Amino acid sequence: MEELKTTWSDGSEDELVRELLDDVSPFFVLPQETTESKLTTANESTLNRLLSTVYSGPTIEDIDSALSVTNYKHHFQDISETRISILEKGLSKVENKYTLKIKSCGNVMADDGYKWRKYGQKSIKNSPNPRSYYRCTNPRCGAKKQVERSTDDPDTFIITYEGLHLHFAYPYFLMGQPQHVNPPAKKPKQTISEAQAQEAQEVEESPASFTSSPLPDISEAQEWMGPQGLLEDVVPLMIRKPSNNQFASNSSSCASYPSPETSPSWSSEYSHSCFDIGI
DNA sequence: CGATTTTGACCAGCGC
DNA sequence: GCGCTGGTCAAAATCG
Repeated sequence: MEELKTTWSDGSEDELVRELLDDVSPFFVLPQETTESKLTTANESTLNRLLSTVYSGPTIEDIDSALSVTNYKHHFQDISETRISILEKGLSKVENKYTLKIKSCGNVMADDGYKWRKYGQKSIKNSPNPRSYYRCTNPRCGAKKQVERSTDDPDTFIITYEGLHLHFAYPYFLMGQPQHVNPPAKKPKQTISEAQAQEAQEVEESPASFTSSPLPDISEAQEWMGPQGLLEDVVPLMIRKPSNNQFASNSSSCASYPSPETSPSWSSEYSHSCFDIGI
């Protein structure tokens, strides 16, 4: 009876494709016209390519190569590179699960534009770090993910995506085509090219762009997601300590948190984040 | 007051 | 058959 919950493959693909075609999604916006224009030839080819990828199921190579793409040029390029640079290519696939290892300065947060609801947490044997279980709140998406911190390297997070929605990765499939070089119609709000002394920190400052970077019209995505939900999603990785010490400022490594007053227990207040470690 | 997290219990699969 | 482990559920707690 409960099995229908875990059947990603049956009708989910249709749903996914539908979502891919739905420019309402912050994540599956077509690379070019997101407002008035229809599909251009370029877009069609992109779409077809994407659809075929979806239907056939992305392979490790697809994702890996997608994550490696750096020729996508627009004002968010630097961010894309930043993002890519922090991916340590620890990508692996087991059945329908994709495990990604991400290295950060100990404080990685990224918003993939979707909301994740935490539904469980378990302590892992031989590991001081618990594992958090999240489920996509999008009713059209049965994706799940697990987030845990590497035992060896506390700065490395292991995120396991399950289900068809590799939220963070799909947009990169669109990057394969360097033709989508939309001139920045909007002023690049993030011209932090060299200021990124610390990549990871860069990421945490722009969690959403982390994933939406490949999207030309980020403002639209933001609009969809809400004005500032992005920064707010930058939930610092810290040990959840009740009132006592609201911010584990001890996590010195990266200390550029948005609003200290947000809440003493924000680490898991919202599951918006893509890489929030529920501890 | 509604939404979301927390957290222990429960269940199923697996190895011994 | 038993115990262990991972995954999920659901009631209670918490926050905005």
